[in-house]
Amino acid sequence: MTAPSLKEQQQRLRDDVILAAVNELLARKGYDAMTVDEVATQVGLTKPSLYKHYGSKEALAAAALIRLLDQTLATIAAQSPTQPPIDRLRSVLRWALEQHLRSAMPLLPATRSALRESLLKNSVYLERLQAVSGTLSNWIAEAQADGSLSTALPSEVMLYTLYARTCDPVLEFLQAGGNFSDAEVVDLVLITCFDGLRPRPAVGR
Amino acid sequence: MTAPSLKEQQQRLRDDVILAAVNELLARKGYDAMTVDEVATQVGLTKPSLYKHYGSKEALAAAALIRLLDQTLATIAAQSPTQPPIDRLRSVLRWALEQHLRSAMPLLPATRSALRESLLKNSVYLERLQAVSGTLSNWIAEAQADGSLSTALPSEVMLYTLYARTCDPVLEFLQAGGNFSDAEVVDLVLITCFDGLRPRPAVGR
DNA sequence: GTCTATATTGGGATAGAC
DNA sequence: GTCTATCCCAATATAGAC
Repeated sequence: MTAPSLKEQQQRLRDDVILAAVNELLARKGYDAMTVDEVATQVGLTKPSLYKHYGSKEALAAAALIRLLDQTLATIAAQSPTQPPIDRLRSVLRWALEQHLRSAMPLLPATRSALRESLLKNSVYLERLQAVSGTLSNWIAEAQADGSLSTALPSEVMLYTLYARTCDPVLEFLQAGGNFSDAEVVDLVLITCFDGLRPRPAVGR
Repeated sequence: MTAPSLKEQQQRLRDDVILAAVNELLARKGYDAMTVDEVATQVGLTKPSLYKHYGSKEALAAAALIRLLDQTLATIAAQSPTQPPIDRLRSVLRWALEQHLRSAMPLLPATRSALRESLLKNSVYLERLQAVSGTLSNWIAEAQADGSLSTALPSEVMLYTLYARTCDPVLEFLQAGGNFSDAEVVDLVLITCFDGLRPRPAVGR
């Protein structure tokens, strides 16, 4: 294992810039409306150059989504194991919501789309997704065991709910409304997610 | 006001079949992936015939969304005023979730899209949307006043949260998972919306 | 008011020069 | 490894016959 060469570092940097642009366009416009020309222009390349590196538009999107899953795994790994599991879950969701507000969280593909089909055949994507889901599921089980998450809801429902909140349109609605700062928007959505809309009795006991 | 003629009734029926098909395709594939040819084929017409009735793909989608808002208004009107406001809100959301599971609830247009721009210029659409939002906002205020909804969250957040739940991908996730019936899926999402993921003390007092 | 046939364009993908 | 130029198809939209 020698140190990465300059060329390798340059390639990694270039790929990161490309995939960040793809991520942003996926978040802002969705897969169908995003064009490869836009991506190329945004990173200062031309379309054929992109196609040399990524064989297709689908491959480009898949690479961007895998990068996002890797960032998610890094955020997960950064959580202190001494923290209560509910706080770890909240921190990761908070990070995801912040990404969303920065237009860095692509919306999930629609029920039936060519992209979804190709992702389901992408073993790298599936493996990373499984890694995220596995850890979060463990944390959910821990939080249910220590009483900080409801045991009335199946953990499957909780996991999917956390995923769904990361692409919650409420974030855009509140941001567009202009009555709240980004930080307030994140806090409000976290509250709706964990506490719901019904009132809760005062904390303590 | 004479009774509607046969021809008028036929036209209304035809329009309803067309817009129901549009609605389903919007829900399943989204606006960009939906083609006018698909719509025409599904209702047994050809593309030019559709274009005679609706001048453009955008107009077709707008008509379908207005129809959905009208159905929503009908559902709202069907709620008994003697019911507590929280129950009225829950009933309307339940109806919307059922529509979603039947592929009759189009996903909201992405942040920036041609469809969104045209909808914001469509006065009929905006008027209907305002009618729905106005009534729901009143109910939210009533529910906050009678203590059945939290006063910690701005009512704006509650309204947007209800809208967002109608296109919540959790529904598809749970339906695809196969562990729950459609009715159970609806109930679970209603619980996550109103009660959140954290445990609640036993009811009563 | 529905059809067949066609115009037109946007955008994914590629050939081939440098 | 990046470019210019091009292919090609899918899909919106329309012309015009019946």
